[in-house]
Amino acid sequence: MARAATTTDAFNAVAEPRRRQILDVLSAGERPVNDLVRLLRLRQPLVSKHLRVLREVGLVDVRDRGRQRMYSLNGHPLKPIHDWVKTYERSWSRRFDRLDVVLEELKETKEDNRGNDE
Amino acid sequence: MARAATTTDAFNAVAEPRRRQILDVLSAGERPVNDLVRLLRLRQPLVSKHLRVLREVGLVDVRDRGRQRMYSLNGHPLKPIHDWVKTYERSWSRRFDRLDVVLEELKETKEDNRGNDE
DNA sequence: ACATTATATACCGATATGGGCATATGTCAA
DNA sequence: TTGACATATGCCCATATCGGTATATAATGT
Repeated sequence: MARAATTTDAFNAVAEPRRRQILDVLSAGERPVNDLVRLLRLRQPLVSKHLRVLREVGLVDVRDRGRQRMYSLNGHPLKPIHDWVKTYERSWSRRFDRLDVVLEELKETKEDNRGNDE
Repeated sequence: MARAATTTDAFNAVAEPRRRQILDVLSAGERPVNDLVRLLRLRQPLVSKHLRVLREVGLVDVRDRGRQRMYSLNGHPLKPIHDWVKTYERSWSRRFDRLDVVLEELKETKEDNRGNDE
Protein backbone atom coordinates (compact mmCIF):
# COMPACT_ATOMS: atom_id res chain seq x y z
CA MET A 1 0.00 0.00 0.00
CA ALA A 2 1.10 3.55 -0.59
CA ARG A 3 0.16 6.80 1.00
CA ALA A 4 -3.54 7.56 1.06
CA ALA A 5 -4.76 9.41 -2.00
CA THR A 6 -4.86 13.16 -1.70
CA THR A 7 -8.50 12.93 -2.66
CA THR A 8 -9.36 10.72 0.29
CA ASP A 9 -9.78 13.41 2.82
CA ALA A 10 -9.75 17.08 3.49
CA PHE A 11 -6.83 16.13 5.73
CA ASN A 12 -4.90 14.78 2.79
CA ALA A 13 -6.00 17.39 0.29
CA VAL A 14 -4.99 20.22 2.55
CA ALA A 15 -1.60 18.82 3.46
CA GLU A 16 -0.30 20.34 0.24
CA PRO A 17 0.59 23.99 0.85
CA ARG A 18 -0.33 25.19 -2.61
CA ARG A 19 -3.80 23.84 -2.17
CA ARG A 20 -4.09 25.76 1.04
CA GLN A 21 -2.99 28.87 -0.81
CA ILE A 22 -5.68 28.32 -3.38
CA LEU A 23 -8.30 28.09 -0.69
CA ASP A 24 -6.91 31.20 0.93
CA VAL A 25 -7.39 33.11 -2.28
CA LEU A 26 -10.86 31.72 -2.84
CA SER A 27 -11.91 32.66 0.66
CA ALA A 28 -12.11 36.24 -0.59
CA GLY A 29 -14.50 35.26 -3.35
CA GLU A 30 -14.84 33.15 -6.46
CA ARG A 31 -12.10 33.26 -9.06
CA PRO A 32 -11.39 31.90 -12.52
CA VAL A 33 -8.40 29.59 -12.92
CA ASN A 34 -6.20 32.20 -14.52
CA ASP A 35 -6.53 34.50 -11.57
CA LEU A 36 -5.09 31.78 -9.40
CA VAL A 37 -2.34 31.17 -11.91
CA ARG A 38 -1.34 34.80 -11.78
CA LEU A 39 -1.77 35.33 -8.07
CA LEU A 40 0.06 32.20 -7.01
CA ARG A 41 2.56 32.29 -9.89
CA LEU A 42 2.04 28.66 -10.78
CA ARG A 43 1.73 27.02 -14.17
CA GLN A 44 -1.81 26.67 -15.34
CA PRO A 45 -1.92 22.87 -15.57
CA LEU A 46 -0.67 22.61 -12.03
CA VAL A 47 -3.40 24.86 -10.76
CA SER A 48 -6.00 22.87 -12.67
CA LYS A 49 -4.73 19.67 -11.11
CA HIS A 50 -4.81 21.07 -7.62
CA LEU A 51 -8.31 22.36 -8.24
CA ARG A 52 -9.35 18.90 -9.31
CA VAL A 53 -8.21 17.47 -6.01
CA LEU A 54 -10.00 20.20 -4.11
CA ARG A 55 -13.14 19.57 -6.09
CA GLU A 56 -13.02 15.85 -5.46
CA VAL A 57 -12.99 16.36 -1.72
CA GLY A 58 -15.68 19.00 -2.01
CA LEU A 59 -13.60 21.94 -0.92
CA VAL A 60 -14.40 23.97 -4.01
CA ASP A 61 -17.37 24.36 -6.30
CA VAL A 62 -17.25 25.26 -9.97
CA ARG A 63 -19.51 27.31 -12.14
CA ASP A 64 -19.19 28.00 -15.82
CA ARG A 65 -19.06 31.57 -16.98
CA GLY A 66 -18.42 31.79 -20.67
CA ARG A 67 -15.09 30.25 -21.37
CA GLN A 68 -14.03 30.65 -17.80
CA ARG A 69 -14.65 28.36 -14.89
CA MET A 70 -15.33 30.16 -11.66
CA TYR A 71 -14.11 28.34 -8.57
CA SER A 72 -15.47 29.09 -5.16
CA LEU A 73 -14.72 27.94 -1.66
CA ASN A 74 -16.75 25.39 0.23
CA GLY A 75 -15.27 25.09 3.67
CA HIS A 76 -17.55 22.37 4.94
CA PRO A 77 -15.08 19.50 4.54
CA LEU A 78 -12.72 21.42 6.80
CA LYS A 79 -14.94 20.99 9.79
CA PRO A 80 -13.65 17.52 10.69
CA ILE A 81 -10.15 18.91 10.76
CA HIS A 82 -11.22 21.72 13.00
CA ASP A 83 -13.11 19.39 15.28
CA TRP A 84 -10.20 17.02 15.60
CA VAL A 85 -7.50 19.57 16.16
CA LYS A 86 -9.66 21.54 18.55
CA THR A 87 -9.50 18.77 21.11
CA TYR A 88 -5.76 19.36 21.36
CA GLU A 89 -6.06 23.05 22.03
CA ARG A 90 -5.17 22.51 25.65
CA SER A 91 -1.75 21.23 24.70
CA TRP A 92 -0.54 24.56 23.42
CA SER A 93 -2.85 27.08 25.01
CA ARG A 94 -2.05 28.67 28.33
CA ARG A 95 -5.68 28.87 29.18
CA PHE A 96 -6.11 25.12 29.12
CA ASP A 97 -3.10 24.41 31.22
CA ARG A 98 -2.81 21.58 33.72
CA LEU A 99 -5.04 21.79 36.74
CA ASP A 100 -7.09 24.71 35.59
CA VAL A 101 -8.47 22.47 32.91
CA VAL A 102 -11.27 21.03 35.00
CA LEU A 103 -12.42 24.35 36.31
CA GLU A 104 -12.04 25.87 32.91
CA GLU A 105 -14.16 23.18 31.30
CA LEU A 106 -16.87 23.50 33.88
CA LYS A 107 -16.97 27.16 33.15
CA GLU A 108 -17.19 26.41 29.43
CA THR A 109 -20.15 24.10 29.69
CA LYS A 110 -21.99 26.87 31.45
CA GLU A 111 -20.98 29.42 28.88
CA ASP A 112 -22.07 27.12 26.10
CA ASN A 113 -25.63 28.12 26.71
CA ARG A 114 -24.50 31.00 24.58
CA GLY A 115 -23.62 30.23 21.00
CA ASN A 116 -24.19 26.67 19.94
CA ASP A 117 -24.45 26.45 16.19
CA GLU A 118 -25.28 23.79 13.64
CA MET B 1 9.26 16.09 -7.42
CA ALA B 2 6.98 13.89 -5.39
CA ARG B 3 4.57 14.55 -2.59
CA ALA B 4 5.98 16.42 0.37
CA ALA B 5 7.48 14.17 3.01
CA THR B 6 5.21 13.18 5.85
CA THR B 7 7.83 14.62 8.15
CA THR B 8 7.65 18.07 6.60
CA ASP B 9 4.71 19.32 8.51
CA ALA B 10 2.19 18.59 11.15
CA PHE B 11 -0.22 18.95 8.22
CA ASN B 12 1.43 16.07 6.41
CA ALA B 13 2.12 13.95 9.46
CA VAL B 14 -1.46 14.13 10.60
CA ALA B 15 -2.98 13.36 7.23
CA GLU B 16 -2.47 9.69 8.05
CA PRO B 17 -5.40 8.46 10.13
CA ARG B 18 -3.39 5.98 12.14
CA ARG B 19 -1.11 8.72 13.27
CA ARG B 20 -4.10 10.67 14.42
CA GLN B 21 -5.26 7.64 16.36
CA ILE B 22 -1.91 7.40 18.05
CA LEU B 23 -2.15 11.00 19.14
CA ASP B 24 -5.68 10.40 20.35
CA VAL B 25 -4.47 7.63 22.59
CA LEU B 26 -1.53 9.62 23.85
CA SER B 27 -3.76 12.56 24.69
CA ALA B 28 -4.90 10.55 27.69
CA GLY B 29 -1.35 10.16 28.93
CA GLU B 30 2.01 8.72 28.04
CA ARG B 31 2.22 5.16 26.78
CA PRO B 32 4.81 2.58 25.82
CA VAL B 33 4.85 1.33 22.25
CA ASN B 34 3.25 -1.99 23.05
CA ASP B 35 0.21 -0.31 24.55
CA LEU B 36 -0.35 1.39 21.23
CA VAL B 37 0.17 -1.85 19.39
CA ARG B 38 -2.49 -3.52 21.48
CA LEU B 39 -4.95 -0.65 21.57
CA LEU B 40 -4.78 0.11 17.88
CA ARG B 41 -4.28 -3.50 16.78
CA LEU B 42 -1.37 -2.67 14.52
CA ARG B 43 1.89 -4.51 14.02
CA GLN B 44 4.66 -3.27 16.21
CA PRO B 45 7.04 -2.15 13.45
CA LEU B 46 4.29 -0.11 11.91
CA VAL B 47 3.60 1.67 15.14
CA SER B 48 7.29 2.37 15.60
CA LYS B 49 7.46 3.87 12.13
CA HIS B 50 4.48 6.08 12.70
CA LEU B 51 5.93 7.19 16.00
CA ARG B 52 9.12 8.11 14.22
CA VAL B 53 7.24 10.42 11.91
CA LEU B 54 5.40 11.97 14.81
CA ARG B 55 8.65 12.48 16.65
CA GLU B 56 10.31 14.11 13.67
CA VAL B 57 7.60 16.75 13.47
CA GLY B 58 7.69 17.19 17.22
CA LEU B 59 4.23 15.86 17.94
CA VAL B 60 5.46 13.32 20.46
CA ASP B 61 8.24 13.16 23.01
CA VAL B 62 10.01 10.02 24.18
CA ARG B 63 11.37 9.00 27.51
CA ASP B 64 13.19 5.81 28.39
CA ARG B 65 11.82 3.70 31.18
CA GLY B 66 13.71 0.49 31.52
CA ARG B 67 13.32 -1.44 28.35
CA GLN B 68 10.27 0.53 27.41
CA ARG B 69 10.03 3.83 25.61
CA MET B 70 7.30 6.05 26.90
CA TYR B 71 5.74 8.27 24.28
CA SER B 72 3.84 11.39 25.18
CA LEU B 73 1.87 13.97 23.29
CA ASN B 74 3.16 17.38 22.37
CA GLY B 75 0.36 19.24 20.68
CA HIS B 76 2.27 22.38 19.89
CA PRO B 77 2.88 21.62 16.22
CA LEU B 78 -0.87 21.34 15.80
CA LYS B 79 -1.41 25.00 16.45
CA PRO B 80 -0.67 26.09 12.87
CA ILE B 81 -3.32 23.69 11.66
CA HIS B 82 -5.80 25.05 14.12
CA ASP B 83 -4.95 28.62 13.24
CA TRP B 84 -5.31 28.00 9.55
CA VAL B 85 -8.52 26.06 9.65
CA LYS B 86 -10.07 28.40 12.15
CA THR B 87 -10.22 31.17 9.59
CA TYR B 88 -12.64 29.04 7.59
CA GLU B 89 -15.01 28.47 10.45
CA ARG B 90 -17.51 30.85 8.91
CA SER B 91 -17.91 28.64 5.89
CA TRP B 92 -19.55 25.83 7.79
CA SER B 93 -20.85 27.45 10.92
CA ARG B 94 -24.35 28.85 11.07
CA ARG B 95 -23.20 31.44 13.49
CA PHE B 96 -20.89 33.01 10.95
CA ASP B 97 -23.42 33.04 8.17
CA ARG B 98 -23.78 35.68 5.51
CA LEU B 99 -25.00 39.06 6.67
CA ASP B 100 -25.02 38.26 10.35
CA VAL B 101 -21.29 38.00 10.15
CA VAL B 102 -20.63 41.66 10.74
CA LEU B 103 -22.97 41.94 13.64
CA GLU B 104 -21.78 38.66 15.00
CA GLU B 105 -18.17 39.74 14.83
CA LEU B 106 -18.87 43.01 16.52
CA LYS B 107 -20.51 41.08 19.28
CA GLU B 108 -17.46 38.82 19.47
CA THR B 109 -14.96 41.59 19.85
CA LYS B 110 -16.94 42.76 22.83
CA GLU B 111 -17.11 39.30 24.30
CA ASP B 112 -13.40 38.88 23.75
CA ASN B 113 -12.74 40.88 26.86
CA ARG B 114 -13.29 37.48 28.34
CA GLY B 115 -10.70 34.84 27.56
CA ASN B 116 -7.79 35.86 25.38
CA ASP B 117 -4.84 33.55 25.85
CA GLU B 118 -1.28 33.34 24.63
C1' DA C 1 -14.13 28.57 -40.94
C1' DC C 2 -10.51 30.23 -38.34
C1' DA C 3 -7.71 32.16 -34.65
C1' DT C 4 -7.56 33.23 -29.89
C1' DT C 5 -8.36 32.51 -25.25
C1' DA C 6 -9.37 29.52 -21.07
C1' DT C 7 -9.11 25.27 -19.02
C1' DA C 8 -8.45 20.27 -18.62
C1' DT C 9 -6.07 16.11 -19.50
C1' DA C 10 -2.32 12.74 -20.87
C1' DC C 11 2.06 11.19 -20.35
C1' DC C 12 6.67 11.05 -18.06
C1' DG C 13 10.07 11.02 -14.17
C1' DA C 14 11.60 11.03 -9.55
C1' DT C 15 10.38 10.19 -5.13
C1' DA C 16 8.77 8.37 -0.73
C1' DT C 17 5.01 6.38 1.11
C1' DG C 18 2.53 2.44 4.22
C1' DG C 19 2.65 -2.07 5.21
C1' DG C 20 4.68 -6.64 4.98
C1' DC C 21 8.52 -9.59 7.14
C1' DA C 22 13.07 -10.37 9.08
C1' DT C 23 16.52 -8.78 11.90
C1' DA C 24 19.28 -5.61 14.76
C1' DT C 25 19.64 -3.22 19.11
C1' DG C 26 18.87 -2.70 23.85
C1' DT C 27 17.39 -3.96 28.56
C1' DC C 28 16.25 -6.87 32.22
C1' DA C 29 16.20 -11.42 34.88
C1' DA C 30 18.03 -16.07 36.08
C1' DT D 1 25.96 -15.92 29.72
C1' DT D 2 21.75 -16.91 28.13
C1' DG D 3 17.14 -16.09 27.17
C1' DA D 4 13.03 -13.33 27.10
C1' DC D 5 11.07 -9.09 26.23
C1' DA D 6 10.62 -4.21 24.03
C1' DT D 7 11.56 -1.43 20.35
C1' DA D 8 13.84 0.18 16.12
C1' DT D 9 15.53 -0.51 11.59
C1' DG D 10 16.34 -2.67 6.97
C1' DC D 11 14.63 -4.20 2.79
C1' DC D 12 10.80 -5.15 -0.48
C1' DC D 13 6.71 -3.87 -3.25
C1' DA D 14 2.92 -1.34 -5.27
C1' DT D 15 1.16 2.94 -5.65
C1' DA D 16 0.22 7.81 -6.29
C1' DT D 17 2.20 11.95 -5.80
C1' DC D 18 3.85 16.88 -7.80
C1' DG D 19 5.65 19.10 -11.40
C1' DG D 20 6.93 19.49 -16.26
C1' DT D 21 5.65 19.66 -21.26
C1' DA D 22 2.46 18.86 -24.91
C1' DT D 23 -1.97 18.43 -26.41
C1' DA D 24 -7.10 18.09 -26.15
C1' DT D 25 -11.48 20.40 -25.35
C1' DA D 26 -14.41 24.29 -25.26
C1' DA D 27 -16.10 28.87 -25.87
C1' DT D 28 -15.64 33.50 -28.11
C1' DG D 29 -14.64 36.82 -31.69
C1' DT D 30 -13.78 37.96 -36.55
